[in-house]
Amino acid sequence: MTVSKNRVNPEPPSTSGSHGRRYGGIDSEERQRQRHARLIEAGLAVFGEKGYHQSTVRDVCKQAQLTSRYFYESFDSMEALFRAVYVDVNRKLMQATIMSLAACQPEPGKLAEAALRTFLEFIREDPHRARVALIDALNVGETMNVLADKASQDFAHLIAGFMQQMFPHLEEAGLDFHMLGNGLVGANTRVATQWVAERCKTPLEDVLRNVLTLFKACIAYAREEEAAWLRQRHASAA
Amino acid sequence: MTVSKNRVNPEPPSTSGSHGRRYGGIDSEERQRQRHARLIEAGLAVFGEKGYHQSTVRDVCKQAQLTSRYFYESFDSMEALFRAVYVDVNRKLMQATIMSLAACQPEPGKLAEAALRTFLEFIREDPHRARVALIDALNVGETMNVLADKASQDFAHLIAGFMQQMFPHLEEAGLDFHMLGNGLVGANTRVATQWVAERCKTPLEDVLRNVLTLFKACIAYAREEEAAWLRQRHASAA
DNA sequence: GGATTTTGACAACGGTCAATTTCAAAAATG
DNA sequence: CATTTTTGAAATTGACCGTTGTCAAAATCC
Repeated sequence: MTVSKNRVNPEPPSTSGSHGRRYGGIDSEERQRQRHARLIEAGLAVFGEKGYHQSTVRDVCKQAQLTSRYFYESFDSMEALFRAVYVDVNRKLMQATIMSLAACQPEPGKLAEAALRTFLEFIREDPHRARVALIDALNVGETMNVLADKASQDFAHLIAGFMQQMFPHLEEAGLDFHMLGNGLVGANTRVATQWVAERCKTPLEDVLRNVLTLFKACIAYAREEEAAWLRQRHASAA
Repeated sequence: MTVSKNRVNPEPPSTSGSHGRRYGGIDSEERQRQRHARLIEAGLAVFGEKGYHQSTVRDVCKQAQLTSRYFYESFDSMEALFRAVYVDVNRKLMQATIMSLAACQPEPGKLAEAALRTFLEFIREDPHRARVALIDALNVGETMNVLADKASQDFAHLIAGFMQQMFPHLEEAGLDFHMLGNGLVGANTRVATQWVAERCKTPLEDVLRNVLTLFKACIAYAREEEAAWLRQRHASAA
């Protein structure tokens, strides 16, 4: 367990340049990378279907059409594979989110809508992602837990930053934007989870309208409270 | 697996009346019930500490100071024990909630505050409850999943009912109160989970203020939208 | 006090799975 | 064609766990 095995071909004995022998017209390292990718893909499918704790190395290998040797060539353990699957899902979501935010008017409401729509489309495109990232990730292991925690905390922090900028005085009134952001993230993930559980039967736009309502409600409420705070300061200054 | 084993003493051979022999001044059935209760208590401790999938029958038995024989006397499997632990936690929360709601002014804001405070106190009293009911329960098995789903759906339904009564026209505007209720439940559970993860370091009243803010924001927003809907109907009628 | 039930500790069986190794066939190289 | 690398499949090893069974000691009953 102390030795990292995620490397193949300790060293080719003699031939300089490229390592390993070409096979099927494909370089050794490229084949290795393909196997790695296939295992991650298979992991998403298997974990997303049966759940992490019901999945075995054999299952993943069967799905990937590889033998266990190649599993351990790429991953130290099942948990390592799950982590890889998770960060892959997260990376893809991040990319899609950035793309959609970039092509969006820089207005808070529009940005939130774009991000949420991207998220919903992302999990509808492959509901396995939802199970992996929103359900199983919390129950795999300690190191995975801190990963997942950090990911959603980052999201909450993003929301908190926006609110802090919009309502700079509200935190003095006992509101914790980070906690509120966390709550919004939780609301969103739960609605999404339920949506997937119902196999995305209700139209995406309907789901979007409702989760967006929560965000808009928060912002409207915060705006009101901020105004009240300013009025009170004015009054006490007079 | 087809035979239910949750019964002891198939029949005492002869002695009429009470089954089994008294031991330590305690009736046989009473001893059985005590062991059952101790296993549930131990299950909460073990599951809450290591998580369901890291817990073994031996762990639970050690915690309960009982031997595996008595485990299978009361439960068919580990999953059965988990279910029992879960319903026990749920039952206690329900009782506490009802108690606090009964001793509360029947005003929506006050009721929500009372229920949420009870919930936070409940999990602070024993954070193991949070892990069991909010995290592990989703990842134990299919039958457990439907149980947990139903429990939180009931909560969402309760909230939805309140909103439906307060804003009877809003659902025609494309809002789904059940989905919104689900979102609020998700927000609450996430904040609570994070709170437990930080070992309940931030004061309960601070957490309560923030989760309550989400509820109040929703209500204020809904009130506003309902008013807008009524104005519009008035205008179109004129 | 003797018979009987209950209890606790632990051995044992069977099964599953992770992780490694072996072996032969297939494919490429020179 | 002979050699070497790569691959696929299966065998092996070792550990853990659920579950049942054994056995002796303790507690109770008559």
